[in-house]
Amino acid sequence: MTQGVVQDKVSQALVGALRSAQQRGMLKLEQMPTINLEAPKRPEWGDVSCTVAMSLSASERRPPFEIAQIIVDHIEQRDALFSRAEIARPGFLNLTVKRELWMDVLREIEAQGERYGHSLVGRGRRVLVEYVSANPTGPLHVGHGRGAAVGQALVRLLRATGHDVVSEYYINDAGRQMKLLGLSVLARYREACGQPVSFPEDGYHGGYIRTVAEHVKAEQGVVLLSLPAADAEQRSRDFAYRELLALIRQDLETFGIAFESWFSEASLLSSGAVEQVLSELRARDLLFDQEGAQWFRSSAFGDEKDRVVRKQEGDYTYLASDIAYHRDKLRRGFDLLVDVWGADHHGYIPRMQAVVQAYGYPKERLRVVLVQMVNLLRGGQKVEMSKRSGEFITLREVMDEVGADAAKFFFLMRDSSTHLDFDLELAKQQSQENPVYYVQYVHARIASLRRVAASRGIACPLPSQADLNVLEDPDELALIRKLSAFPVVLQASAVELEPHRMAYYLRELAGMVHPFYNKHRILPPAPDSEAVTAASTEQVAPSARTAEAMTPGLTGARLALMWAVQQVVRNGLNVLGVSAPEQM
RNA sequence: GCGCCCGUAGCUCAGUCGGAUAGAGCAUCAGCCUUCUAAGCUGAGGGUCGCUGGUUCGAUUCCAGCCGGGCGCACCA
Repeated sequence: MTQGVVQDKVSQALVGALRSAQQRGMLKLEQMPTINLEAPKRPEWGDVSCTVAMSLSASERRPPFEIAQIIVDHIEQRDALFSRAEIARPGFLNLTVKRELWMDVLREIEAQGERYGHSLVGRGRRVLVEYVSANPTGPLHVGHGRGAAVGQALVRLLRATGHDVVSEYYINDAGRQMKLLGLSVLARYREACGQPVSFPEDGYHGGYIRTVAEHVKAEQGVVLLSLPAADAEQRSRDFAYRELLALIRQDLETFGIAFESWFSEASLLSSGAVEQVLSELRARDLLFDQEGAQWFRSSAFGDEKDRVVRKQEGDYTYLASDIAYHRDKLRRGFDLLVDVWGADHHGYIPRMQAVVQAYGYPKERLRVVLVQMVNLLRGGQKVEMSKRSGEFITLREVMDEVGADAAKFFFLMRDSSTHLDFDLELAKQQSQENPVYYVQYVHARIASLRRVAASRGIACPLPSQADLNVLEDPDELALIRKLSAFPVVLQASAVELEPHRMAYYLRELAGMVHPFYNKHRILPPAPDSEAVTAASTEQVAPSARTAEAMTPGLTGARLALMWAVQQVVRNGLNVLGVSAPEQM
C-alpha cells in the first residue's frame, strides 16, 4: 500500500525514528503503531501531519507532547527530508517536507502514466460485480442508470487496485414478471389486431409495450390470434424478452457499459440447479416444510425469520433462484461478491448473507452496495415519475438530453446510498455550475494550453525533462500535494466501494487548477498582446499574474506541472467511466 | 411494533482507524473580460454538526435514549 511517494518516505522516516527510540529505551512500543499521515488544514501546520504520538500516549503512559519530541529527535537525516519538524499543542507532529522532494510526485506521475494511482492491494483477489440486473420487461430508467454508473465505477476502481474483476448482469428471465410481460404484449397485440381485450391486472402499461406488440404483428401477422392462449402468450413473451433485452444492451452500450457476463435466471431452473441447491439445503436441515410450502432456515444465520423458497402452489420464489445464483457465484471461486441493488431491497441483505453463510462462507464474502432513488429536476422543478402508470423517465432520454458523461458524473457525485437530486438543466449547462464541465474543462484547458504552446513553438517538457526547482510558489506546491493524494483517494474509493469520493476529489482538484490558471501565467504573454499592453496607458494596474516574470524555465516547469495535473484528471475520470476531452 | 438508512451553512451535500479554529458547490452580496478558452476568476456574509446523556486528553465521528424524515417487514421481484 502506498500513500504517495513523499508520504511513504515520511512514513519510513517516522517508523525508523520509533525503532531507534525503542532501541535506546526511550519508548516501549509493545506494538508498532501504524503511521497515519494526513494533510493538515492550515498551512502553518506544515505539509504532512501525524497523530501517532497522541495514540501512543495511553500505552506509553506519557504525555503525547513528550512522545512527539522523542520521535522528532530520533528522525535520521531529518534535515535531508524536512525543512521543518514541529510539535503542536496536544502532540501533533507537523512536518514540512523539503520542497525538492515534492517534485518527485510529478516524476512519479510521469513514470506511472495511466497507472498513476493504481495499486496492487487487491492482487490475487477475484471479485464479481453484479449490477443493473434490471428485469427485461422494459427500458432502463434513471434509477438503473445510477446503478449502472456505480457498478461500472466499482469495476474500474477495483481493477485499478489490482483486483481481478468480472462484471455480470443477472437476467430475471423467469417467473411472474416475465409472465406479465407476455400477457401485456399479447393484450396490446390483440388490440392492434382490432380485438377488444381486457388488459391484465398488474400488467405493464408503458407505451413501449405497444411498440413491441406492433413489432410482433409486423413480423408474425395475425397468426397469434389463432394459437392456443398459452402458445400465443409464450410467443409474445419470448419476442418481448428478446427485443427488450436487446434494447437494454443498446442503452448500456450507449452509456458506455459492456458486461463480460450475462447470467440467466431461467437457466438455473432449466438446469436443475435450483432443485439441487434446495436438496443440498434440505440435507443439512436448512430447508423444511411448513403449511405446504418449503422454507429456508435463514434465521439460523441472523435473518429475522425464515423464508419461503417454494410456494404452496409449487412455484419457486425469487429467493430460490437467488440462492442458486449466489451458490453459483461462490462456486466460481470469487473471493468477494459485490451486488449493486436498489435501496428498496435493503431488507433482502440479511437473507442473502444467510445464504452465503449457509454455504460456509463468512457473510462479508458478499457486499451489497445500495443505490438510492434519483430525483429528476428540471430547472429546480421536480420531474414527476410514476412507474405504475408507466410514465417514468428512461436512461435513454436522460442520455439524449445531457449526454452519457454528464449523467454518469452526476450519478456518481453523491454517496450512492443517499437520494440524488439530478437537475437536467444543470447537467447540460456548459458552465462552472456544472461540476462535470468544471472537471472536464481542466483536462481540455490543459490540452488547449499545449496546442497554443505548440503553435508558438514553445516546448512542452515532461516533468523529467524540466527543471522543477523553479516551482516555488505556494500555489504550485499546493497543487502538487493535491496530486500526491490521488493514490490514497483511489484506494479508499475502491476499498470502501464508494466512487463518490473520487468524484469529490476531482472537483476539489479542479477547484484548485482553475484559480491557479487565472492567477498565474503558464505561457509567456503572446507577442501581440504584449505589444498592446506596452502601448496602453501605464495606469492599468498589473494583475498578479502579469506581474510574474515569465522565464522559459518557469514556463517549462509549469507546463510539466500541468501535464501531471492532466494525467491525474484523466486517470480519475477514467476510473469513473467518464471521458476526458481534449477540446470542449 | 421491529429492522435498516438519514438528520452538518438558505439549498444540495463531503467529512469512514475519534484529532487542531467543521469544509465544498450552488444561491446571496461586492468585484474582475485589451489575457494561455469569462465554458473562467477574486472577495464577503452565512453553523448550538437534530436533542440529551455516556466513554476520554479530545466526539460531527464511538455507545445509549429520545425527536424528526425515508425505506423495508410477501408463498412480488
